[in-house]
Amino acid sequence: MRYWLMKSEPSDVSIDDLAKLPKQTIDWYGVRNYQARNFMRDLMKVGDLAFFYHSNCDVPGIAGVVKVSQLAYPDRFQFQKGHKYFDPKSTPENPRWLNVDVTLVKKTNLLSLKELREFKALENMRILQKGNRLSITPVSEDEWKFIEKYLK
DNA sequence: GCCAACGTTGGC
DNA sequence: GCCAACGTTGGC
Repeated sequence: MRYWLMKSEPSDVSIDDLAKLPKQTIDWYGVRNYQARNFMRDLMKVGDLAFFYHSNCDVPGIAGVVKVSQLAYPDRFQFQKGHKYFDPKSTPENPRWLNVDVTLVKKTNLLSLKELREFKALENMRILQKGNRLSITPVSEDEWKFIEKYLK
């Protein structure tokens, strides 16, 4: 199994929003980057764990843990004309965008980006590299275990 | 709201 | 296939 970090803007879907959903499960819609899509399509398996990361907000950081609960399938918004995530070049026969489902494992204390940057052990973490914008990134087992110690 | 760092698009 | 122009991301 693999470990991941998945970014979500809390103004769109926060960890609390996820916790309120019926099965505490959501389709990870809206990914429109090929690298991130390929991670979902090619590498994510049911049972993989991911940090749920709040981005583009007052205090960005890790807000919880989720697990992959459904393999990648076509993103529901790519065919909806007028929708923010509509893609005219995608067809049902050959869908361009996919998403997995994730289910809440636990909400945690917020481990901020600022705090993450202070750990020497995490200096090579993908999310902390300059210019990183990818919304889904792999997390190494070492990084995962290190960070978990600081999540309550 | 600014803007650096990327990713994508499209003319050539 | 190059690369300028444009659009997006996301911390600050």
